[in-house]
Amino acid sequence: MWRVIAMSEYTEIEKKWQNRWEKDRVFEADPDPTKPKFFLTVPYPYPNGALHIGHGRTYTVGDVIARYKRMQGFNVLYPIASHITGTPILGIVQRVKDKDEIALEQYRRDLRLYLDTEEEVEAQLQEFVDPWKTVNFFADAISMDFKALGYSIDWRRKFTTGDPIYTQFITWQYQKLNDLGYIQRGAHPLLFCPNCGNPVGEDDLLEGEYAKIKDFNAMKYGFEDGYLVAASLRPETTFGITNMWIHPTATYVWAKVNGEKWVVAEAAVEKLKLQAKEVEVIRSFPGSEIIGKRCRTIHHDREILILPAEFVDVTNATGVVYSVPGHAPWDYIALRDLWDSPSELEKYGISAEEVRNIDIILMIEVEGQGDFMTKDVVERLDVKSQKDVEKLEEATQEVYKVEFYEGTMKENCGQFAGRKVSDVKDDVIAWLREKNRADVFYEPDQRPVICKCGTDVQIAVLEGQWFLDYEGPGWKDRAWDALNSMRIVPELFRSLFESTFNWLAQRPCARKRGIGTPLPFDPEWIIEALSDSTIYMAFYTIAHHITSNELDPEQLTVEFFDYVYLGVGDEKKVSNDTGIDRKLLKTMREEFLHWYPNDQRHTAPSHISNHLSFAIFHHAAIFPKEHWIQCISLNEHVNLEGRKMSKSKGNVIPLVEIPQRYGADVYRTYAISAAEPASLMDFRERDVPSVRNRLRQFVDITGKYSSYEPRAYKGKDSPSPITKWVLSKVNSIIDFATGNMETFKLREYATQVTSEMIRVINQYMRRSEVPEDEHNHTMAYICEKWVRLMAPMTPHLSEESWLNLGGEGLVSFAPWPEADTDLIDPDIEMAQEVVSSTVRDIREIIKLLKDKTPNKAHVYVAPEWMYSAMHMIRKADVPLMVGEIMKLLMSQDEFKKHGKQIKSIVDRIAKENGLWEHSKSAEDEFTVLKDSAEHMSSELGLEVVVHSFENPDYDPQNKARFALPGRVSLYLE
RNA sequence: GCGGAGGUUGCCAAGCCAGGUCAAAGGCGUAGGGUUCAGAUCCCUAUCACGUAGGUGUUCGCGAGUUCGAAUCUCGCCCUCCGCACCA
Repeated sequence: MWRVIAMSEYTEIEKKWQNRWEKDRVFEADPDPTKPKFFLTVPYPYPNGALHIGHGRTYTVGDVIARYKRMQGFNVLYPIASHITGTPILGIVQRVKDKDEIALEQYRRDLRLYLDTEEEVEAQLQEFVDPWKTVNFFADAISMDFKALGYSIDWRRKFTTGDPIYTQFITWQYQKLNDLGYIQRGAHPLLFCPNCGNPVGEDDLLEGEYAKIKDFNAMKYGFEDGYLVAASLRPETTFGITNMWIHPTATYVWAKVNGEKWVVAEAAVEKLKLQAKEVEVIRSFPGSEIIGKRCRTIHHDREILILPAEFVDVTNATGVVYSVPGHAPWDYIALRDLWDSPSELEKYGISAEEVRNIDIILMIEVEGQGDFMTKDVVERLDVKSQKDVEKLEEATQEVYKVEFYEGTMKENCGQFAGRKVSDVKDDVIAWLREKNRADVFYEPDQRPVICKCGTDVQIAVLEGQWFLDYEGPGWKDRAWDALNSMRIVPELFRSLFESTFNWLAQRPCARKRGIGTPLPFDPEWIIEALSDSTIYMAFYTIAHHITSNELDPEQLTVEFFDYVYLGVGDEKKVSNDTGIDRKLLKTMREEFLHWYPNDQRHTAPSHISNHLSFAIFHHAAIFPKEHWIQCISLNEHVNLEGRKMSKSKGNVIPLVEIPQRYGADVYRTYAISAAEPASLMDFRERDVPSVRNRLRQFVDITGKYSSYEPRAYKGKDSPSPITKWVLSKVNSIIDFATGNMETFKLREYATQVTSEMIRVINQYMRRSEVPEDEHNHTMAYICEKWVRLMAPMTPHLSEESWLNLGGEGLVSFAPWPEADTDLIDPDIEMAQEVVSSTVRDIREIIKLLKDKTPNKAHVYVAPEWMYSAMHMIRKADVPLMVGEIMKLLMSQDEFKKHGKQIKSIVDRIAKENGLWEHSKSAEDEFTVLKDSAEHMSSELGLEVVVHSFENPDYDPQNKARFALPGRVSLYLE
């Protein structure tokens, strides 16, 4: 006898199977020549705190794939490790040492999830002054979480990126990259705190945490015996220059910059120094001193006036602005202000006449805009003066957007005339550089940016920075080759890879602090966290051999990895040189060859622009083509109750709580069924019970029929129509669910095997006309398939049900069900559709009849010739227009005699805008309805009589003539 | 700014690529009925509006267009979300 399993028992079932899997080491995957292999990876977690349900989504999807592939007969390797490179772990250590109360409280919250008493929490917290104890604690915690969620991981292969053996591996990798010439050294700009003397990352900032670096063009205009250096984001507008702007009361300097004499704002001096310029201040002076003097344009070396402007911000870039009144609202307004109040000019010894004579130069034209767009916009927005900051910003944005994207350089732009502004910008910069008239000046793209120490953050150019040159010889081509031959699911993410590949250039790969591997050729630098995690999937293939044989890190030489990963070198010599047993070496080489390539890498799309692209590049650089990653699959992040999860806001559900709060299988089902991988999932606690209910029904139903022999009634068993129907449906579901798995439509898979399956089963179970034996054996047949369909998603409950059903071995390794196509019959499925639509129609009429309650429903099936007519239209593929269809049908004698009714069918088709589904023949439709009459009667609570059109023995209101294929006519009395 | 995704009936969310069978799947919520000692679960039914015969009307961000026909294709506009390099 079956029984309802109480919720508390779920936890026990889950524990029981987890223990069994672990005890029997069933997911420890070793090379097996009898099976095809499948090597699946997900990124290793970062153990600096407890993981939450969001992380769980990715690992769960990975596990579902792993389990599905296993049932498909693959030898599946699904490993995991811990990533500890970089600064976050050290950050914890530092904050614990500093007794930072806010941070401590957050760590306590995480610790309480795993420890029972406050004493234990405090004791553990004190241990966190040691980075390794921190790492080990959370790495173990995460392992326990993963086990409690039923992940089918091979734990023997775990490691951390701080392990000496891993460090040896990364050393080898960077040696290889260096040999290839892909590592370079040079200057690179980054956010920098002058007070701390360090580069600053997001975590180090008090304000402006999303600031990026913006490059201004420092443009050198000839002035006296040096240059007046103006900063601009639109260097192409230098052809429209009319004058120069200087702030009259701010302090400027003459300074020697890399050997040249420059005039810039005093405030720019320190920035230039930070940006790796040699700066020596010659003298300071107030801006007013040079106002009224002249400097020279770059493109035609003509003299232009230096004028005063209050809007100049000397704290931004060089503090010198060149004026393009034709295309810059600020400049236009400033010039207009001077025209309007020439008295301002006198104190600088400039005549009003001189300023009035400045001709505004228009050098960009935009089709569909007036000649002087800047003026139009300024007037439309009604900008009154330089003080109208907001309106001027708006005008600047608008003019820039239109001119940059739609504008063309006019004939006064020298060699750039006639080209589109958006195309020409880079060329103008190159031209200026070549003439030694432009340099870069970096600024943050927003202000303020404040370091945690309270200092204003600047941009520094650090010399001697190491980077990976993704534009190195041949590298990108190989990477494109890899991407183009790789499967990306969902495919829509491919374009993100493509744009990343396009902009990927030089990327710093080492920094001076944090945990990690020292650069082999410059050990002061530590390889940073994203750069040491690109080909580590290869490390899984041998990690367990290294640890179980207790190899010394010293033994893992470049020669060793060359042999194991690249097959380079002689086994005997490598063995002699490293002291590693020959047989072991061979085993490792073979195991690598067995598992590689990585068949599928699964993670979140936010990794595309960095980690995943790097992984593709580094594989392309180091490994031969047959060892490149085969497929990347992605799933989006998780929101909680409509909001982004954030530890500081406190709205997170930790992974560790899932098994107790919901149950592992419930969570797994939720994570698969709430959203397709490509879309953001919203975890709403309110929806959890409905998932749990579906699983309970799964357990109840499979439990109820576990003692019957599965059997598919067919042919000479003469099953009832509804049994044929349910067998067809169930096999369709198998087909569909398998297809969904293959195409990574996991939500659709989940819907099929839970909701759709339950609905079908419920419909079947309500049919009392099925003989008991037939019903029980059919249900057993369904359950036996169903348990396996569910197994990747609900492994624990499926193991339990599988055991009850008497299945062979573990369901985790049972063969994935295949659809019995002989049992799939669309006509039978369609026929049942007609039955339910008939029931729906009768219900609707009953509702409309209101007070008059009918007790008998007469159902009339359409005549056979109508079915032939419908088939004919379908086959003919004529345009669905009244005339065309009429012509087609009336050409047949068979239909001519029904002219009037043909017209009404055709009208109907026109009105419906197409054909509709119906049974194959009148005979079929009649039989099915007749067989279901009893069922319909009990559903509707009235007697149902089915008549065929050919022989309607009772039709008082002459309704039969309205019947159409698939749409019976009704008469209720 | 650059690149990408998206706006669907109370909420969540399919459909859109391959236009017609779409008043538009499924879930949640709500209402009615059944099961139940009761409650929960579970099952059935309904859930845009109107309608005493299966019908009609108005919907898929807004506005145009293509088409016999548009949630689906094209163009423009508005809005939301995500990534953007030293951050793991």
